[in-house]
Amino acid sequence: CSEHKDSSEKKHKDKEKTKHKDGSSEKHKDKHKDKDKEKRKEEKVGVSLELCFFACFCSPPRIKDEPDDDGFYASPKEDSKPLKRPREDDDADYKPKKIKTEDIKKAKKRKQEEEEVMWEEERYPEGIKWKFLEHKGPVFAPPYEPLPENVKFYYDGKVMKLSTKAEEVATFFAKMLDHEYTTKEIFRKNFFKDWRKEMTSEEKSTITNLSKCDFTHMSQYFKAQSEARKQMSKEEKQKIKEENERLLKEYGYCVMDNHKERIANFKIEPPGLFRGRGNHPKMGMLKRRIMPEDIIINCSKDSKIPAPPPGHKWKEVRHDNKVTWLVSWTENIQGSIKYIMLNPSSRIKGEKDWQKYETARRLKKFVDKIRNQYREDWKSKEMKVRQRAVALYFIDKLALRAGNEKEEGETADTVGCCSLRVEHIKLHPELDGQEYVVEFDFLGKDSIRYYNKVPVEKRVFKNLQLFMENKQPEDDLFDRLNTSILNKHLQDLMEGLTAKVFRTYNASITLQQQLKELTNPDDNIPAKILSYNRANRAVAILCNHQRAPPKTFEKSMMNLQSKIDAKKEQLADARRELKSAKADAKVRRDEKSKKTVESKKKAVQRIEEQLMKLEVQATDREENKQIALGTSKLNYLDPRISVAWCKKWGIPIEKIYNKTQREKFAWAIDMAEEDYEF
DNA sequence: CAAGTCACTTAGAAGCCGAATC
DNA sequence: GATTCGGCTTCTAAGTGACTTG
Repeated sequence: CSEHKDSSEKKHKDKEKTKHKDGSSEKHKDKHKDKDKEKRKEEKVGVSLELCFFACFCSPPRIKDEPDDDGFYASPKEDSKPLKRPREDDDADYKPKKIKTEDIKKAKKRKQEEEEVMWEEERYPEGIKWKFLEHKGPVFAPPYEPLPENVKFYYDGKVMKLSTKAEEVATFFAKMLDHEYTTKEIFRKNFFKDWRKEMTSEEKSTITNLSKCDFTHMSQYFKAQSEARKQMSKEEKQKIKEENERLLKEYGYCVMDNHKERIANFKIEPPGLFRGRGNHPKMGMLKRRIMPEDIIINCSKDSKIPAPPPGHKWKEVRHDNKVTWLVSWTENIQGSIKYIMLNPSSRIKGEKDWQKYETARRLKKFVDKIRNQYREDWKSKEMKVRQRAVALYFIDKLALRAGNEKEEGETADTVGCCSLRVEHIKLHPELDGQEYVVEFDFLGKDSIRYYNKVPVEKRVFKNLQLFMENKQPEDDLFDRLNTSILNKHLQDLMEGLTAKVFRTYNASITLQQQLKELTNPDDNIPAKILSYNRANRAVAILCNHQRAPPKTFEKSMMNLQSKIDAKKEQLADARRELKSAKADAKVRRDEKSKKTVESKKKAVQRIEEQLMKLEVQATDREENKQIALGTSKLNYLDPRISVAWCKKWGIPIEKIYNKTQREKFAWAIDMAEEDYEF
């Protein structure tokens, strides 16, 4: 543990160094040859300090000064105080003299710009993600428990006892019997093929037709089981809860450098049937059980290396501090690698998140130039350049995803911008009174449908016609383009720029602009929150974040409506009472009746407020029917915009972010002031 | 430069749980 | 006390994009 302390002291020395670097920035004055480079350097200096600031702020749960139960040591005292941010005058030397004449607004803006950062230089040298990493390894899925004797499986109407392996796979199917999946041809075919692989040779020769398999008894058994779980006594439930907490405490955390950090997914995915989204060619395939022998452990050389379960070995233990994962294994459906990584509240995720928004903010400065550029490129002599420019226009205007190529037959047929095919768009020279309308209809990520009719500029329209000439519906729309070409181009336009940055940028800028537009200073808090949700919704619509309308939607809407009706009646009653109290007071003219009037007045007001709140809620819910706000909130909206908005209007942050979200955005909550501008 | 590998972010659905309601 | 409902958490699939290899 003393080593932890050592390394953290080193860290502090590093911080000192950075400060010195900052102090020596006068040098820049003399070098005016390469302005861009110089500017980058300035920004780099800013980074390290900001990052330290960040690291100090954003890593709950913090380690206390005393070693805790787990023997984790705290970081030294100094670490627990945030480093001061660089003051403006620290680098005033190389600012042009003009600065004095600038008005305060400009100065403020400049200050914000200075806080922006270049990211190639991190707290650690080139690509190093941590210095110390210790964890307990993953938690494996519980072993299979064979069914009790009385739970039967029937084949062709006759009882059949399955071998344990075959039975396990059968239960996976039985558990999904109510799901639409099990009616799908591909699912059944894939399942049956993989199931047969697990059978003994006798089973294989008997069970030749899935339709003759009867899983209903098994299915009923599982339903009864889950029912029984619900009916458990408080004590039993408590016991399970405690066991889960123990597991979390033991395996749910790791130490990365000087912080104890929450792990996101410390449990290994249990075996089961693969559930792809949309029309997935591999749905129903058997996801095999992961064993310690499949597992690669990643941790520090000098940490306590997690022990594999008794009688087992890890596939490999490595010490790669250029990556952030703790555990990995290769999954058998797509052959891709799965990882165990840290929670979004961790330093390493938070920093990255912050970095993402800083890149998007940098795009703000370049975006006008880039837009002019692609407009020019629509006229280019080169087909490749035109396609690139039109694709970029879509990515920018419609917030489409980049659209990497995918291997045919391995995944559901979905596309993004660069992989759009001719069949995915229709061109309307005129539609509903608008000129040059492009009708998009395709399946995007997760097989979510993107449907949109967009009027575009004439040049774009003409280009699209050109791109579609002599092509079949299944041909690529942008046949000279892929994401790699596009991203290379973007990289030239701005360092760190890729297609996905446009989504982040447009989402965040839309939120900021919508908040400005929709917030009415005179509104009360619930109404302001409605405005926030509407701004959020505008972004979700832009990014096409949809959800299946909840099954209970209609019902819950009706419930809410009846609540509103009841409240309205209550209000009418209260108003009547107020009226009669007023009349009464007019006649009697005594103190007591005056007081009654006052209290009735208050009651009316209170009910009015409650009614309004309910009505707002109803509007909000109705508008949210098929739109999911969560994804944009979590992944696209610079949290500092929301924090600033809350501060500006005195809205408690809890109304916008729940506990988990506050943990994830701790850095932003600490950092952003009321006047933050994206 | 095409294909493959790897790391990491983004995504909606399912499951769970506690508060509200009957 | 039982049931319902909605929000939060968990789960893991499905993307992006950097990098490597042939």
